[in-house]
Amino acid sequence: MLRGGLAGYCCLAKNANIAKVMRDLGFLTEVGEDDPNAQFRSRAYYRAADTIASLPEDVADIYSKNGIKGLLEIPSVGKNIAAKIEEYIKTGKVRALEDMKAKLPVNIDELYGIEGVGPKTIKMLYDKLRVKNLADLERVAKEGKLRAVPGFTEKKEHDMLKRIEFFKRGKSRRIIGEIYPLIKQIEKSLSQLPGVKNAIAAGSVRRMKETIGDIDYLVTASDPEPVMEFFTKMPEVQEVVGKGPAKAFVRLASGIDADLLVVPEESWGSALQYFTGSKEHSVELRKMAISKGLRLNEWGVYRGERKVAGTTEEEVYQALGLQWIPPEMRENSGEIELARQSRVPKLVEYGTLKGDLQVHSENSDGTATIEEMARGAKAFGLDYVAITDHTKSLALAGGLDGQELLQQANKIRELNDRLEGFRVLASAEVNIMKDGSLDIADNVLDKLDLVGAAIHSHFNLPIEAQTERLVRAAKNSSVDILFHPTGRLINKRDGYPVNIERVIDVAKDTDTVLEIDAHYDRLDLRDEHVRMAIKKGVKLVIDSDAHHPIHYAFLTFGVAQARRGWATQQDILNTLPPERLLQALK
DNA sequence: GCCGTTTTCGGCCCGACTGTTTTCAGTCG
Ligand SMILES: Nc1nc2c(ncn2[C@H]2C[C@H](O)[C@@H](COP(=O)(O)OP(=O)(O)OP(=O)(O)O)O2)c(=O)[nH]1
Ligand SMILES: [Mg+2]
Ligand SMILES: [Mg+2]
Ligand SMILES: [Zn+2]
Repeated sequence: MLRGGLAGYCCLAKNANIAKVMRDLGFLTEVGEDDPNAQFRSRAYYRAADTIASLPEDVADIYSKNGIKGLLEIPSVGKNIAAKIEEYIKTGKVRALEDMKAKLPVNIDELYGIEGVGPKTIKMLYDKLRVKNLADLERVAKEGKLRAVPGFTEKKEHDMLKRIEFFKRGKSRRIIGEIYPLIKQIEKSLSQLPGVKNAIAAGSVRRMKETIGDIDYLVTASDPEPVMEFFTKMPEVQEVVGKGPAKAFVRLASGIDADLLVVPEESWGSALQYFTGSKEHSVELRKMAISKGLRLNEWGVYRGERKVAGTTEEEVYQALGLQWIPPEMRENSGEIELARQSRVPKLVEYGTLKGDLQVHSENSDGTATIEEMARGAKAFGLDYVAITDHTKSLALAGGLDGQELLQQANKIRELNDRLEGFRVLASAEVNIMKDGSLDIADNVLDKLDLVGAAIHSHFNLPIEAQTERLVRAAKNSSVDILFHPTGRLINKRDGYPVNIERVIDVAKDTDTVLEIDAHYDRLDLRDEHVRMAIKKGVKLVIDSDAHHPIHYAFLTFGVAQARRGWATQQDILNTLPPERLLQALK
């Protein structure tokens, strides 16, 4: 067997790279062939790409453990695709793809990234003008050569230049927390319009993804026209991209796109299902509908011409023989099968957290006193917080030494005497050193109510060393919780390399709790790690990482992340009252 | 190319918006 695993194989066979190969195959199959079946073969590659991109396990690992047979167990991967994956893992290339690329040598990501430019356009542009990339396209548009291409006009040529500019500004997906206030503000304006019954941000916002590509508003109203009027003329709108009787598309001044769908009340459920997605989840539902002799779209569930459901989402799912599924689970990653068996887990609810176990004060890098943080938490509806200031080796953050931590613990006890119906726990965010040891002595940590530990330095150790560093911290009997275990900052830096599966296993063996840091820049653990952890029976906590009382609002995003990882209330220890929480820790 | 509680062959989600389409193709949600 392939012991020694990947040693001899190409280092680039990461899931993301394999998915990219599949997408390129999908694109070139669609473009390059006249075969009427080409679009379906193309879609097969795209489906495989999506599956692989969101697979928690490494495809290269699967291959090294179980070979082709292992690959075939991946949904949407059959003999042909498995062989191509094998070839890519072994050689770093896929011959068939190289051949296709030679025939249409274009930068797919660049050209496809431009709105309104799809496969047909890219092929046409290459055939007529030898356009290979963005720079070529910009040049021919500026030179006025584009208008000569069939299907193009002077106006389209002009639009193209605008779209190229927009693409070049390169707006990545937005972090949900950063635009949440804007999302909610527009949602409220829409809901207050006369004649509007419901207004909600659907799409990836309703699924509470950590980043969102655009904002998708669904509104029910008997007369869509005034809603469309308002939406396209809001002060936030920079440009109207499209507008029809049911849908409108705008670009907001903040650089993000917003879509609007307006439907009558009797289509609320089906439209909400459609517009919440995910696409993959919806396609699966629509296939189920077909197999039951039904048709599902945003307007309802139909048997022939007759509408049989659509007023509520529950009704839509029921018509398909399914239990209702929480939006956060709708990613086509096993939730539909559970719903068919009426086994959808009861996810941890928003607003059920009783405490927050990562809270900073001005004594390290926070901006409020311990008492202000405590009163803020109480006002937010919490019953307890752990004050987790940084420790001495994190000098930049004003970390405390052992002596100072003990003094702080004493002050916290005095404060608790003054606080009614609220408890502050003495704790710390202890810095994990390069070798996995802690920068505070055990005899100090023993006097705290609980201890969190985290990595804040040496991010570029090799994966084995980084993993062992966290493992050593988890094995330390003083450490109750590992904070932000992967260290990632969304859209800023990847986490340090770490074998999260091993960390999860060790957490299980040592009764160490893992954190979901709810700060919207972190959301760490991320959704799929949450799912892995709870599957193994590891307990989690959801913390705000607050540095000011207003930051308790971040907890919502942490709960969302837990729900996206299918966590129930039993999995989340800070849904417990403080005494029971402390008993549950090691 | 993938896949099978009606199929190992014959299907593959389905509709809105744009443009110049005169009855639909391309792109996107
Ligand atoms: N049935 C069907 N629904 C789709 C398709 N594409 C998009 N949708 C639905 C599901 C999506 O969640 C919803 C909004 O589309 P978006 O492109 O905005 O995707 P979404 O919001 O999920 O992700 P995003 O963060 O915006 O990239 O529209 C499709 O091809 N078929
Ligand atoms: Mg969206
Ligand atoms: Mg959208
Ligand atoms: Zn930290």
